Amino acid sequence: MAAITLTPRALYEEVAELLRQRIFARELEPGSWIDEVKIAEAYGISRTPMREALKVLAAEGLVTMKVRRGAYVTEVNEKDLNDVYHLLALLESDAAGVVAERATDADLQSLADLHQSLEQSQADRETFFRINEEFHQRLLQLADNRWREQMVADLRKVMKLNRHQSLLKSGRITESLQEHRLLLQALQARDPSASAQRMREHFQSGLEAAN
Amino acid sequence: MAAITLTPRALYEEVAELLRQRIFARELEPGSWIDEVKIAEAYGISRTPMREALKVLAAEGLVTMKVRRGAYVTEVNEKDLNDVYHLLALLESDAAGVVAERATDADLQSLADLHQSLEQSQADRETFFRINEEFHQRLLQLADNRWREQMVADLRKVMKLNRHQSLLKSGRITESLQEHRLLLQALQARDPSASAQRMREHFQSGLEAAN
DNA sequence: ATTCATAATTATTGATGCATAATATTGACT
DNA sequence: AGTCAATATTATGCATCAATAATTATGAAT
Repeated sequence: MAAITLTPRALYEEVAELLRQRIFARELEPGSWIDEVKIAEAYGISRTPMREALKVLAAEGLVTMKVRRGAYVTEVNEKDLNDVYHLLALLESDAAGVVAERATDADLQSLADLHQSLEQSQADRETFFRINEEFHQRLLQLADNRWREQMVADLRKVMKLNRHQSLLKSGRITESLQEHRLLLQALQARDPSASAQRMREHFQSGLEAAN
Repeated sequence: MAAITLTPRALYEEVAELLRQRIFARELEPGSWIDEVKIAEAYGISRTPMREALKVLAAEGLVTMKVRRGAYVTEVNEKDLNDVYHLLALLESDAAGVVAERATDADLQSLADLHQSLEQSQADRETFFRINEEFHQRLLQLADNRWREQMVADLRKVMKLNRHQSLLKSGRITESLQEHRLLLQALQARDPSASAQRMREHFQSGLEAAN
């Protein structure tokens, strides 16, 4: 019985996702040109969905398109990373403030639950990273602004272009947990400006740890 | 002698811009499906650049793509507009703070010059709107964060999807000028938090005027 | 020998054709 | 008469083909 290949996403979306993975894995390096024909052939597809995928990635900022030259993986320098990080801090801090204002008790509880999982996952770095992402993601969802969610998602992708993008260095797990605890307290106290401030501090220490 | 049609932008970029104009002019109404073939034929082009243009607009949030159904002009409800406006206020306020910190005297002077033009253009609403846009644009440029500039540009496009998007209602010109004056003073005083605060207030009164 | 110009090659951009999925229409059955 | 099913139509998505621009290589002239 053959597996039915239902088409949840269009092919160009699939290709875009594959390319994203390869870019994040540094298989396609920043600055290197993307050979439409070569990759399309490798995937066994035509160049049309390939080109449409590149347009999508260009919109996300992962690749840059030059007229009559094609697409290359976007190069981000130190300043770009700082700029992007600055915006992430700004957007997520504001999100924290909004959540402190508007979240229901159940919403805050779901964040507390995620934090609890985080506390218990210290041993396994991989798990820690994953749940940490989930925590931030959940907070954004609670802030309930789809445009912000989209922007943060795009900015995070750009951050991943860099080799040293780990928002959390190995030794930072303990401090990070403490910062999350403080943030959670501020949220539960329904203190918007304190919540935003805690999130700003969280990002600030993340930046310092990266240097 | 025939005019040389040099190709500064690719065709799909041209088409994207044309579609943008038609969307902003409400010639293509929110919620209405975009007929690839019809529009491509009307422009005398093939469907390929048309489809690529739609991908670009989708990334900007102007159109929404449904698999196997095509693209329709994004519908923005009241909440969407509030959400987008909130983010614009956040990003531009932060930009004002950054400018207060880092701009050179010459930079601030260029803003002051623009403000001066603004003061003198009260009579002509069209001119006022244009220079006002320029002022905000200039401030963003001075904040020197290309990712923010991109995001603000996209958000502004979404705002333009709505009929009542005028950030400045007719009667608001006087108040708006006063708010700009206060902002400029805070910038010249090199006071980041005050500058950000003035910009927040500027957006806040813009929102109130819209209701 | 070096530089400029011309030609050839290569890759992107745009057009067209085909397959498929979704919707609409028509007909039959309850 | 209304509802459901089957068929036809239409539009999207993908593949292939042609044209064009840019780059590189080769050759000639200074």
